[in-house]
Amino acid sequence: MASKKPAGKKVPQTTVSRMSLYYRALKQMLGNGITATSSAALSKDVGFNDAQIRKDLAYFGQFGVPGRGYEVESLLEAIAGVLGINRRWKVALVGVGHLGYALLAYKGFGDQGFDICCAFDNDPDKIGKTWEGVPIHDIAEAVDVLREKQIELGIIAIPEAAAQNALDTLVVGGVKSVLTFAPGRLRVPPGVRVRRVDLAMELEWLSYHATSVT
Amino acid sequence: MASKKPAGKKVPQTTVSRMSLYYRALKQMLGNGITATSSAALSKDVGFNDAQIRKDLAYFGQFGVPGRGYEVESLLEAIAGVLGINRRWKVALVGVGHLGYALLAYKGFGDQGFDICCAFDNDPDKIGKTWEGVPIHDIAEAVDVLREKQIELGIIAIPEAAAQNALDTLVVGGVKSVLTFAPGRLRVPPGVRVRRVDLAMELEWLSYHATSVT
DNA sequence: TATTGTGAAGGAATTCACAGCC
DNA sequence: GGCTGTGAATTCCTTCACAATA
Repeated sequence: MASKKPAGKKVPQTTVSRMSLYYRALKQMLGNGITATSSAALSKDVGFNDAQIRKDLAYFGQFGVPGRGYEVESLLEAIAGVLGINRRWKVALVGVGHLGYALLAYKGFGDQGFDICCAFDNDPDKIGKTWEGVPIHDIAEAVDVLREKQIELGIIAIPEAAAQNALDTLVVGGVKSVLTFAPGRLRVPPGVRVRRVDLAMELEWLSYHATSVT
Repeated sequence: MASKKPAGKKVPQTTVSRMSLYYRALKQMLGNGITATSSAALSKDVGFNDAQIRKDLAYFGQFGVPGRGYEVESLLEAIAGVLGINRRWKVALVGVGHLGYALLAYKGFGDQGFDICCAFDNDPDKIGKTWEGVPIHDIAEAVDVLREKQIELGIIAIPEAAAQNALDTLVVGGVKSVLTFAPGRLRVPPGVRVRRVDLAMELEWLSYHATSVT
């Protein structure tokens, strides 16, 4: 449960995302029967500088052997421990519109240890139903359900106007980490972490680069 | 069509995403009848340092008046020009699974000037149908359709295994900017830009932070 | 020989601070 | 007085380069 940081330096924002990529690359190696690797080999797979990879890993411990490299399986476990995916997480979904339903139906989350175990909506036609094995509750009952089921992570997939309410509800229910797809800024209480995915922004990034033909 | 860069310095990676946020904040101001603003006021809305905002804008021109600030409407237009959203873009969607359907159904894209005007899949049950007003073609015919309709942007919403093929097909069809939801690394031809959104990675970011209780 | 872990160097992005303009 | 635009200072991140280790 405890993280493996040896009281080291501050971990850069960017390092965590790269750790996810190392994890994938290593898992694929393991699937291919490769048992040993090196920062140079990983570098080829993920596209970052090899020193970058060594430095990222070093924030969390010493996992390699000088002259030999890394043992794939043990490094995988180490990274899983760092990312907190060597366990299962209970996730609540707020909003079962098209996007919410896509998230419900996406099997990949379960494979990674994320169990969407309840959903909330305000549409009477959906409340009480069970979709993809997940019960849909009235958003008005969310706090009780969240507390009872001890939900730890939340996903917000509703329009911007209702997103702040959804976040506040999740927080009251004990959720401290939230992924949101709603655009717009949220007031985030202290101790709570919100990660935003903004699809329109990503498209705008594309149109910017397509416009200024570099 | 031409971008408004006055042959200035290199634009930081991060600036473009922030421009999208400025755009939203300004649009909201305009909706509220606010006609003038300042970097300090914008700073309150978007949460970045005011100097940051001025510097971001300065990469693309001089839009403000010292002592007075910015005129909301003209700044909006300027940013729209920079981002390339003062026009409409034709977008192709590859993969009409749950996520693809959610993207088809999302009205927000149209509002921002992005028209998903064709979709591709390999499921015979879907090919030939029209969903949300968008015709679904056989992925095998994609190159012809892309060229004929002069599609400029692509969205990939299919599993990892088929993503590379999808990208290659889009590129042959003339698409140079692609947003992908498939995890895993893609071989990207020169001159093509790929932006990746990785939902599992975002959840892992949450679990990391929920684990190492800062 | 091969490779890690890391201090030092280099580069990129952010913030400071202020001259100049309204 | 208020605010922009921008050089300078600072902070943050990446890459280099090498001593240490197997």
